Amino acid sequence: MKIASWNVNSLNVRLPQVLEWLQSAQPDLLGLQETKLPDEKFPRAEIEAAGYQVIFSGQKTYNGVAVLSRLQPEADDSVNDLPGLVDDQRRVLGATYGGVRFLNLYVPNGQQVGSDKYAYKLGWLGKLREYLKHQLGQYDKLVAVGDFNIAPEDRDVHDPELWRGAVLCSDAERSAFRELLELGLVDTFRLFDQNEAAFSWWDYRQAAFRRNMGLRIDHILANDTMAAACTSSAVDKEPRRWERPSDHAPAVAEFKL
DNA sequence: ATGGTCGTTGGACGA
Repeated sequence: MKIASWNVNSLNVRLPQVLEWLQSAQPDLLGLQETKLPDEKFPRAEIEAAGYQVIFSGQKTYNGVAVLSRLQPEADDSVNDLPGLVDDQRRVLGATYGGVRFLNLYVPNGQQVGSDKYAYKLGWLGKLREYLKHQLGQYDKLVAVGDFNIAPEDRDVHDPELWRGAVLCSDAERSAFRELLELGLVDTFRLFDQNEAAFSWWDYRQAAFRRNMGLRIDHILANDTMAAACTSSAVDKEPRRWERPSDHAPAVAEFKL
């Protein structure tokens, strides 16, 4: 089972790239973030024509998540909110595919340390932790993917001193991420040897991609059973080189079930 | 040099 996560920064703009990547990468499950589309404008027909099932939870202009899948989701256990968090922001989509619980997450960016949005991010991560704890008790096989908007360690940052303490890298955010792992999740990327300076997001400004000035903020987390079945985990930088790219590249992991 | 680019939107704001 090949599982991927990609922040597309507008599916309206990025649909051709997504369809191209589906054809070349052939994932079984793909979580998209920042679709930025209300549900009535979601390009369901185009995705189904490419051979994928799709579920989505969107809103106008901001946020929005979708899951593309080879398999039909199992009935009756899909979710599109964190329990205990009343929120119009569409950032969560969970469903079960072939016995694998799949959670697709768009963690708030946080904007700036100390801002209202930063407080919202930390609160959101607290609710996520509670929910993941519950879900890990409910499912034998669980994978949580998404744009976590957190670079977990200095080696996930092109210039750790420049980013020291800044949003995406602050101690509180990194602690919140570690607390997710301590529930019994593994950052699958770190199960394997990786090149140094391996990132998943590069700012559009300053020719950051060409200079590899990036962060690794998109993650594929797996519970023990799925981590034991994981045979690879990496970032596919290729779509970041294409015309009119997202600022994120897909994270991709394979599982031998 | 305290900006720089995108996307959405039709002036800023979010990332």
